[in-house]
Amino acid sequence: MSTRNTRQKEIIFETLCELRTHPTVLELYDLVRKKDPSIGQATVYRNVSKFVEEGKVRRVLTKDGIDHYDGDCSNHSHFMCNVCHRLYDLYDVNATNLIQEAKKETSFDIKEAWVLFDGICNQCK
Amino acid sequence: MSTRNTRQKEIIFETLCELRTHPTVLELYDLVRKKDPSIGQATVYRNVSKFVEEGKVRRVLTKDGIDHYDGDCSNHSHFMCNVCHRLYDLYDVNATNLIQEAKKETSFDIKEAWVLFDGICNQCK
DNA sequence: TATTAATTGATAATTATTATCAATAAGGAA
DNA sequence: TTCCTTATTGATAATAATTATCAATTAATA
Repeated sequence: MSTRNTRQKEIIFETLCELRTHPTVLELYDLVRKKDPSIGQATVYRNVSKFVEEGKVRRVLTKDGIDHYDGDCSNHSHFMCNVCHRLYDLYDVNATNLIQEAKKETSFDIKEAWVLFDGICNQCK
Repeated sequence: MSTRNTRQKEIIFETLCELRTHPTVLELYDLVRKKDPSIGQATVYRNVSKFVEEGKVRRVLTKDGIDHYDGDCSNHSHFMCNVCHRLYDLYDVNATNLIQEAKKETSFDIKEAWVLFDGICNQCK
């Protein structure tokens, strides 16, 4: 008996996957609370990290130093607007070629590439 | 009289530029102290951020959520080992092509691309 | 149904970073 | 050189994201 299914896990995962906004844990916590106010924020932190370990969820690195999460694990990149700080998906930009380049240059075991674009989005310019 | 040259700025910048290790602010602070124990850590934080704004220093995003800094602003990428957490330079991998791709896909004003590879380095495998 | 240990919720602890503010000192003017 | 203005500094408090702790709860199995 290594892992158990709980109501909390289900709600947290479902809530994240419904979104296209790549929330932080605290933003996700606010949404989760609306469905079930008894869920604590430590539980959201714990489970989101667990989902990332399990490969069910992607962690998105941003310049603001706060982790954001993406329920869509497909191979795509992200753009963060420097004005509104919204995160956008760039589905047709992936880092596969870049990883090949990096593997050519080093003999490290390269696992993955983290890519973030920044600038100004259409709504803000 | 907008900006002033201080002994502190000089020591902090010089110390960072001597390194190839991409330290965090606190790691840099430890080295700076050895040269001048009177320098406070808030001063290191302040100046390193100022250097980034001025384009004299690069901020390196990593998965550990702590900012690292690189005195070398040339167009290159970084690799972080998941075991020893050391950062390495990948001089021949740059994101110029990736930015072109991203510009083709969106009409955002894309300023730059942040790229980090991870995996296991030679010393750790 | 009883049992066991994974999970939870509340909260304290940790830690990177920023804000505050009085004291200091850079650098232009007299 | 000396004076003045104000950018900068050092010390410290405040902030905020994340992790650790621990007793209470509860999923899943026997």
